[in-house]
Amino acid sequence: MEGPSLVILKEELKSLKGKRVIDAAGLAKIDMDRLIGQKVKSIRTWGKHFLIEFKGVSLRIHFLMFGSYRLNETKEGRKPSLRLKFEDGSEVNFYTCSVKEIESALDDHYDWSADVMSDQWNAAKARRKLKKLPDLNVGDALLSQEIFAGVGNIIKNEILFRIYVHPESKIGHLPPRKLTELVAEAHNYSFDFYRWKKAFQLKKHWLIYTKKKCPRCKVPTLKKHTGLTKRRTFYCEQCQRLY
DNA sequence: GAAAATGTTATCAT
DNA sequence: TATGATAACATTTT
Repeated sequence: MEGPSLVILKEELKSLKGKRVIDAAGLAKIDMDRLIGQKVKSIRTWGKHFLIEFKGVSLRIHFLMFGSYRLNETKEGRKPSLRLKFEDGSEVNFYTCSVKEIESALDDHYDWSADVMSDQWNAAKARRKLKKLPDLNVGDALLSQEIFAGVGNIIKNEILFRIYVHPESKIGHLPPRKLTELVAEAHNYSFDFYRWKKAFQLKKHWLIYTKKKCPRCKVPTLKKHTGLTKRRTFYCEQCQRLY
């Protein structure tokens, strides 16, 4: 699940704010007891981290590839990683998630300016971080959560097509204007993703991801597992220039 | 029904 | 010890 999907989730679960936990359970190896009696102070996100803030502790929920959740219902025959029940009778279940406790204040723990979906997103800062990593592939750079928190593999593919850059280009080889474009699109496309996903029209708007043909020049696309993490990358050799 | 995938972290090898 | 590669995890879609 990528950053924009987490923001949608945050909106869906914002009703939990202010509610008091009466039961906490699940497969996650965290101290459930300390949550009981606690009120939800806030529901936040940082990149792909879904955050439930309590007094003195916050829960960091990561959905990885297969995570899911249910509000006021359960998934038949499955044990949640985390289940929270509230005093008004509502409950939320998170499945196949990584759940961790964060002891420190969230504002100390997270740099919100690195989150592409945050209103504190700082493009200039991202650009400065990239400048220090000239040997990095652009694809790997986009997947770096320290620089572009929230960007995932789909977003990576779409951004690179939008700016016509080959996924294996080196950051240091990009002309300054392209680097600026890269940073700008990380933010812009993430918001397009958010709007389309909310309208259930996300796939319809994919230009290159999973596509057989380039929508621009009609040449067959290439599919290759690229970069440090060997994630699948669709691209057009004609339109996306290797720098 | 096998294979692959919107991802990260732990562990192993060098 | 530090770095890099590989495995582990687990569910839905193709």
